[in-house]
Amino acid sequence: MSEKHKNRATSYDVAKLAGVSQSTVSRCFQNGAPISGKLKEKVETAARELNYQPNAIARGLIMQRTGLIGIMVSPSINFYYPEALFEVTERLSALNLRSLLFTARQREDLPVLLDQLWQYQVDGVISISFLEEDQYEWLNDRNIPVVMFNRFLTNRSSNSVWCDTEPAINELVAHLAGQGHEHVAVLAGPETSMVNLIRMANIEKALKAHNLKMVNKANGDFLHASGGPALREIMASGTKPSVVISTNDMMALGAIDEARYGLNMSVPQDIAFTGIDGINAAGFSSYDLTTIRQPIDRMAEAAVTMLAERIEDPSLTDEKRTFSGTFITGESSMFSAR
Amino acid sequence: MSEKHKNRATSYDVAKLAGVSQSTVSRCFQNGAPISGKLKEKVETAARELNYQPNAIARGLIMQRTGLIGIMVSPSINFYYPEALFEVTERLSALNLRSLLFTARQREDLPVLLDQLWQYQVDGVISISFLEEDQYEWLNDRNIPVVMFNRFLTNRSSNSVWCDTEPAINELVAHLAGQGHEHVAVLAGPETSMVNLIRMANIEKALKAHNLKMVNKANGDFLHASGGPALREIMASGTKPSVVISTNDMMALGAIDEARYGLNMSVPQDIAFTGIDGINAAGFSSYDLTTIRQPIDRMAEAAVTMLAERIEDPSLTDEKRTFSGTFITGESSMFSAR
DNA sequence: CTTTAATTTGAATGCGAATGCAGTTAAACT
DNA sequence: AGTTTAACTGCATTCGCATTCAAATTAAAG
Repeated sequence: MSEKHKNRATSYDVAKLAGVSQSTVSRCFQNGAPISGKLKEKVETAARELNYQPNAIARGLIMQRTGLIGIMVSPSINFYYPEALFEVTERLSALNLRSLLFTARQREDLPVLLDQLWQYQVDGVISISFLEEDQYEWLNDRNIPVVMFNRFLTNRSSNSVWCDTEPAINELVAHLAGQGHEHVAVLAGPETSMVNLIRMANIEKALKAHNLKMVNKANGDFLHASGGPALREIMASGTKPSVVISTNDMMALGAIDEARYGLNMSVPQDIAFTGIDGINAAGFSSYDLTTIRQPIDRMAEAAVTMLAERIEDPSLTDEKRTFSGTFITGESSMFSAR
Repeated sequence: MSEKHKNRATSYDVAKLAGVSQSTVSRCFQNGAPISGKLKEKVETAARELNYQPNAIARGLIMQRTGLIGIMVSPSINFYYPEALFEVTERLSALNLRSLLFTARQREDLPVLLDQLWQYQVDGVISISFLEEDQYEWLNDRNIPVVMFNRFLTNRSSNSVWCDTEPAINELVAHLAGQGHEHVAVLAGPETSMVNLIRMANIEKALKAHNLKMVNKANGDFLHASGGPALREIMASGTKPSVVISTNDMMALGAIDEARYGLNMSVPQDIAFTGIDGINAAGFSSYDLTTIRQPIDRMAEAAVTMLAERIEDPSLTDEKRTFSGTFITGESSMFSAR
C-alpha cells in the first residue's frame, strides 16, 4: 500500500507472483472470461500486493477500443455549457467511459481538434459545441460515432439530442399576450447559429399567431456581455418595447442588468424580459427569469445512451431525439407587477 | 479525403505506399528525428492520401507517456469550477496535453476515480477538487505528478497553486470599516473545507485589526442555494449586521437574492454583502458584488507549467505558487448608497 | 475405471508506433 | 582518390494486454 514502485506492475509481474500465466491474469480482469475461483483468488491477492491495475492504454491498443469519448465544448462564458458538460461526463462515467475534453472557441479550431480526437482513438464523440456537416462526415468516414448535443444537421441525418422549444415558445408568447404586452423586441443570437435561427423562427411564428408585433430586433453573441449593448440598440430607435424576448438566457441576464443599472428601468415594470435555456442562474431571484428550461439531465442521458449504443453496434442508423422545453414563468415578465 | 476507410491506416500502410520502412514513417511524425527532406515529403504525401495520423494510444504505450492529464473537478454548481476547468484545459491544449475529465461529488468518489487515473496512465493530475493527503501520497507513490489548484496540503509539501486572499481581505475589511460598518456577520462555507477555514481565519484577523465585531455567523456549502438559508439564520438572532462577508461568491449571490426577495431588504442600503473568488456572475450589475478576484488565468497558467515541468523532470521537488487576490469594489458594499 | 465432454490454462501472436543498433549513403577533409 | 565523419535508413525488438489454439486438467457420463 505504501510501498514505492519504481516501475508499475504489469500482468507478467502479477502472473509470476501468483504462479500462473499472464493469460490467466488478463482473464481475471474481464468479466466473462473462463477462470476457476481458486486461481482468480490467487491472482487477485497478487494483484493487490503489487498494486496492479490493468493498463488501459495497452488494453485500448489491443482491443481497438479505448473507452475514451471526445467531448467538444465551447469554453465560453455561457453557463449552459458547463452544465451540459458535467451532466454528460457523469453519465459517461457510469458506463465506464471517460471524457476527453476539447475546447473550441471558433469554428476554425475544429480541424486541429478533430485530428486530436482521431489520434486518440476515441470511441465516440459528443459535441456540445458547433459542428458542421463537413466535420460530421469527417467523423463518419472514420467510423467514429457522434452525437450532437442541442444541435443537429439540416441537410442530412445526424445523431442528435435536441430540445424543441416551439411549443414552449408558443406558451411563452401566449403568456406575454395574456399579460397585455403589445410591443415586443427580440434579442437574437448570432445569425450563424442554427439554434438562434430556429428559435427566431419559432418566435416570429408565435408572435404572428398571437398578433403581437416585433417592433425591434438586435443581435448579440449569446453571452452576457452582449445583452446590454443589444438592449441599448433596441431602445435607441423605433417604438419602445414593453418586453424583450431573448433567444437565450445569458443575453437576457445581460440585458436585464443593463436595463436596471444602465437605463435605470425597473424590471418587469418598465420592461419585461424572457430567455430560453433555463440555466441555473436564470432562476436566481435577482433575475427570476421567465424562460424555457431544457431538460439537460434527460438530454445528457439520451446523448450518452445513443452514443453507447452506436459504439456497440455501428450499423445503427442516425437518430434524433427531441425533448420539449418547459415554460417557466418568473417575475421578469409579470405584467401584473406594473 | 472523402474516401471511406474500413480500417484506419497504420504507419506500415503509409510505409508501403511511400516505399520506405515503418521506422521512417515514424520519424516523420516526430520533430527532432533525423530524416531527409526527400523522404519526408514522400511520406507526407502518402500519409495525406491515407488519412494517416499516428495512433496516440500505441505511441503512449511505447513511449510511456500518454499526453493525458487527469483533471479532477467538482461537478457542483459553483461557477468557479468551470471557469478554472476551461482555463486549465486550454492551456494544457497549448502544450499538446489533453484533459481527461473526472468529476467527484464527494470525497468517497476519489478512490475509484484515482484507480481510473492510474489505469489510464495519465502523465499528471490537476486537482480542482478536494484531494487529501492520502490521495496525494497515493499519486506520489506512483510517480504521477499532481498540482492542486486553489488548494494545498497542510501537513506536507505539495505542488499547488494558491490564491492568498489575506491582504485583499484586509483591504476589504478596511473598506467596510471605512464605510462605517460596525456589525459584521460572516457567511462561512463548510467547516471541512480548508479554503473556508483559511478565509475565515483571515477574516477574523482582519476584523480584529479594524475593531469590527463579528455579530453572527452561519455556515453554508459554498453553493448559491445555501446562501439564502444561511442569511435567514444570521438575521434570526442577535444583533443585526449591516454587512455580510461571505467566504465565497456563490453564497453571497444566494444571500443577496434572499435579502432582496425573501426579506425585502435593499442591497446595500439595508444590508451590504461581500464575496470572495471573483467569479464571472459576481460582476453582473444586478449583483455588482464587492469581492476578491482570483487571477484564475494566471493560476491556470502556473498550474499547467508546474505540471509540465514535473512531467519533464520528476525529480523536481514540490512547489507552491501563491498569487494574491485583487480586491474589487462593487455596489454591493457601498455605504454611501445609504 | 474408462471414455467423452466440458472447463481451464498457457504458449504464442499481434495491436501500432518508437528506438537502439547496424548498415548505407552522402559530405567533408587530407 | 582515399579516408574520415556525418547524416540517414531499415531491421528487429519492445511497450502491456487480449485472444486464438492447442494442451492439460477436471467433471460428467457410461
